[in-house]
Amino acid sequence: VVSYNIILGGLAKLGRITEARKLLEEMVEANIEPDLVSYNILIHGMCREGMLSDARRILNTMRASGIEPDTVTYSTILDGYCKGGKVVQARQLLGEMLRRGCFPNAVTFNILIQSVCKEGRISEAYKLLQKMRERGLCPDTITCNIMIQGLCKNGRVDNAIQIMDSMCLQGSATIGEDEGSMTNASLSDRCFPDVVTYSTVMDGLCKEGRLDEAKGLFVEMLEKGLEVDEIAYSTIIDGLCKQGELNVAFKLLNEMQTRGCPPTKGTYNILMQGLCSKGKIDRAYKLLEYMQKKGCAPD
RNA sequence: ACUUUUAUUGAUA
Repeated sequence: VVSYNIILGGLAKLGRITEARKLLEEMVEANIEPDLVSYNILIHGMCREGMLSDARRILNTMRASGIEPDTVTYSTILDGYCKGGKVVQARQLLGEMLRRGCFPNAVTFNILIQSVCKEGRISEAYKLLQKMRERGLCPDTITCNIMIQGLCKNGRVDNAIQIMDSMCLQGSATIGEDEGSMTNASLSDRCFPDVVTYSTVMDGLCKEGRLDEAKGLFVEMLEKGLEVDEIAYSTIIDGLCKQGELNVAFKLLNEMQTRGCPPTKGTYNILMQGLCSKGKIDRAYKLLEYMQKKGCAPD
């Protein structure tokens, strides 16, 4: 099964769902019964392709073959519904999950929290956090990152920074409503800021025109020895471009190359956008040629 | 005991 699952995963990742379905049938014929993981892979692939109702139908297929969907299965479809804005269906599925005695875990909650954050319902997100704790689940770094992004996108960058600071200090998420309720800060959640945390907050700061603070965080991240990736670089580069600090932005581009963090086409797009918005079309052209020379295909 | 396959977070548009 594992061998087949690996291939299934490969197909699913490429969005080749029809082939994945066929492979599943072949497995049955070859007397290798698809297992829980096989179905989860297929469902995930379908969700990524927006085939939500197909994914949903697989649930029944699974049950018919005597395989009970697990938390991963439900979370996968839930995420698909949430990302697709199908709130009603998401609620239904959550109910079904609970009715069947399948417990949500931290990932499930993270999906739900992200969903309400994207709708701008921050207080709802805090309520979910509360529920999460009541169920004995610890918010993890991803939970914090989701909250941080939600706060940033809703004009509450300073609250986001508070969360990040408390992550730094205690290595745990002290996330309760701002009115300092000292929730479970003692628990051994390993919940330190990572590159995503920093990138998210830097982006929030840049979008508010607080470039200097973002720069400060960037330096802090380097000092901490975190592995700065191309998105972190791109984030600050975008901030620099938008504030007209193109030369600094290009300095960072070079730094990326020397640090073994190769710029992607996204990075180049940001810089070309920056050049174009300043009317420097010639330099933008040059950069277009340059990225190709570096083996980066423009889109 | 350990080990292979599945779900959630960040940039440009």
